[in-house]
Amino acid sequence: MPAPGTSLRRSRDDVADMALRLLDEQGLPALTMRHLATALGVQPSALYWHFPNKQALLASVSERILAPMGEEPLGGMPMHEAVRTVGARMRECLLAHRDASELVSSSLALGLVSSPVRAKLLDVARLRGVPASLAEVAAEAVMHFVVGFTFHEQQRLAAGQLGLLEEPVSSSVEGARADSPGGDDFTEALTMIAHGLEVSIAQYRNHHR
Amino acid sequence: MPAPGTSLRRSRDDVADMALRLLDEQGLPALTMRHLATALGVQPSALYWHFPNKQALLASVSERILAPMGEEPLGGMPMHEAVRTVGARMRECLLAHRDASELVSSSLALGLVSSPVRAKLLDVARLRGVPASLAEVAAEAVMHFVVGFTFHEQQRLAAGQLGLLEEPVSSSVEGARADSPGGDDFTEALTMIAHGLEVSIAQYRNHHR
DNA sequence: ACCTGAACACCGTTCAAGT
DNA sequence: ACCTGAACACCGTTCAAGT
Repeated sequence: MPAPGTSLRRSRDDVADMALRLLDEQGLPALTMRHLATALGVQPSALYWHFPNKQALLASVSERILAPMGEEPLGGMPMHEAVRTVGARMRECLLAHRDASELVSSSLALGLVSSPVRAKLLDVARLRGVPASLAEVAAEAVMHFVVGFTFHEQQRLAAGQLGLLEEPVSSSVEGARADSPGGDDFTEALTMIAHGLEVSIAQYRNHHR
Repeated sequence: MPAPGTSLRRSRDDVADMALRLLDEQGLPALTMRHLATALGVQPSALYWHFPNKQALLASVSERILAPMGEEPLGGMPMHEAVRTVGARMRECLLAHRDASELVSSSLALGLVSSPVRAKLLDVARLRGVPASLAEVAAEAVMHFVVGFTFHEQQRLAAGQLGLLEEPVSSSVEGARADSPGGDDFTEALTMIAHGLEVSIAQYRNHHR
């Protein structure tokens, strides 16, 4: 349990930081306004000066979780490779924090956070002369697949941590590489979507030549 | 508001039926054990004789929502057509009930309900000599995409019903056909996944000839 | 077998009032 | 500008006891 906040007043960022810490240490069900207030050494009502409601707080935690997506250098990557890279990177972001995919899934559905996959794929598409509409469709397929798959995956992790399974649970991102169950399925599904995008691009070019 | 239950004792099915009705009429946030009990003319604690907890209740509602998937005749459909058909059908199931995708999304993630897409696609794959592993991967991509996309879509519907948008909101399944925003993106993304599956099948056959 | 009554241990949010 | 105190209107779940 985190120690109560040390000093007098805290910023919006302090609140979001502590929320992410609470998420990592105790999971989404424990991320309540009341627990968060206690962890900050403050009354629950104080949080409503910094955020209008809990969903807004959760959205700002979602943004922190997805922030590393912004640093990914996609350069002049071919489209199909960009699809796989950006999908894998998003999965890493989600697996890096407990219950992150459930949280991000709802922030995305509520439209309180914008898709980092979309921005990335649109960039690459522009550089390579691929129609934006195709990139948008691929981005939607990739994003929903990654979030849904990882949600399911993270749920299994949580069940394992509760002692229902005996496999060693690696909580770090390393688990996302090879040994995690379903890891291969994840990569293969992403490859499938990448293939599908290439076919759509080819069809588009044939039709507009 | 539904009238209190008429007679003496109710079955597990009665409870699930009323829960689905409550979901349709008032949405997921109003589907509480206490509201449900009131609608049935019963004390909240009575529900725990029929279901061990709320998640189990919600899982059984999810099964009802997905039940129409079982009736879809896929016959000797080619694989890529099966992907599109089963995806579109699942979306119809989800759009047929208020907040259904959010509910089903969590039941699926918790592993309390099995993917209807998986069973369907494995059937078709067997009939057409497509390796089951490829069908499984495609099923995962399709299912997560459909649930995620429809979740997002249904959230927009809910926002529209709350008066934030001015477009006419068709709550029936008709809206899923053509006029709903994003309907084209949905079909195109499914087509993309179908294409990708065909490429993977071709590669597999090349490699194993 | 099916349900009541009463309690336990919580939630998010609002708002006047303080400093 | 930032927070307290106190309240409002809720939750899911348990469990002895009733019929």
